[in-house]
Amino acid sequence: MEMDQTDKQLLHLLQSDAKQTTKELAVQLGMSNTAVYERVRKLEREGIIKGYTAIVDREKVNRSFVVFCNIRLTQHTRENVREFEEEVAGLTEVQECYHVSGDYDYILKVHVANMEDYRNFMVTKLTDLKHIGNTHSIFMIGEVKHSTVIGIDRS
Amino acid sequence: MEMDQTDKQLLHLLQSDAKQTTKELAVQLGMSNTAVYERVRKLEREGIIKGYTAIVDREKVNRSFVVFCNIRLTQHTRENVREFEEEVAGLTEVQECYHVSGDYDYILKVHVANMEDYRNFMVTKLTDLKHIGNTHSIFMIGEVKHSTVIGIDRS
DNA sequence: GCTGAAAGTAAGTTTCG
DNA sequence: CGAAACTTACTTTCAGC
Repeated sequence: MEMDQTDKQLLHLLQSDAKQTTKELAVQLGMSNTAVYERVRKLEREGIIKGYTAIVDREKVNRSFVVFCNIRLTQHTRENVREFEEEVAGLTEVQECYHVSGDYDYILKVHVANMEDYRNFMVTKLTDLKHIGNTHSIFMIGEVKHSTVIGIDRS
Repeated sequence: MEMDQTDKQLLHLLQSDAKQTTKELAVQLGMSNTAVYERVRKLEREGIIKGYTAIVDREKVNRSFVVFCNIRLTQHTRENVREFEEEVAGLTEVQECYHVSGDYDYILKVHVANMEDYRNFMVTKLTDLKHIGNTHSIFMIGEVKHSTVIGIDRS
């Protein structure tokens, strides 16, 4: 799809605050209500906007203990990979999971309340997964930046 | 703040789809319109819900090349840390930045279009930052899970 | 693809049980 | 906490450019 500068601005605005009304967006973009409305619809229809979500304060819901858990599999057969990925996706503590290059195969971003819960997660859930070889945990000391906005200048 | 089971369910629903009407939420929770309305307001007022955002498809806006960039600082004086964190927060390619334990001081999650853009980012932006010692890039091969929902069972 | 106006619908407030 | 009536505001459609 062809996205012009207005679409990019619109995406930026909606990523910053999705609860803005069409009218508010229209003022900021210097267009009419309807024009903006149709552009938003198009972005949704084409799947460029995949959905809308509420941003929850991790501290306030007691999930501020964040760990990057690096995992190596024992063997990389197609079946092992499939099984591992399926199981890991089902764990609620695992916020994100990426297949990566380098020393380890996967990086998991795990959100729990505290070290005790992380220990429980490791002992009762992670080690239950099949095909797990080595793991290496990196603990988050502080969050410097976590943007909900993907920069979309130059296409 | 005291959050009961209903609040947690409500947060889950709003994280899954923030565009649901109060009425739709009320049906799913088995309560009245007003009750849900006031709970949402309370969650917003208390900052448990920090805001609402549109979820943009990275592939479709040409930002599917994701790299975890590990960074070590040369010296960890208070001033160096402050300067580094301030500068890195200003880079649009840096989606997330965490201060972490382990071999490296920081993990950056960088979103660009392709390897060429990543090279440009490294050469023209990252190495311009002060106090940077060593860096180590881990490339994302595949995204297994990226949840917008923080699991909030047991408080 | 844009504008402006009109019709339809939902949000938000208030009052009462 | 829930129901109903009410006010306001936004969404969605349409004719016309």
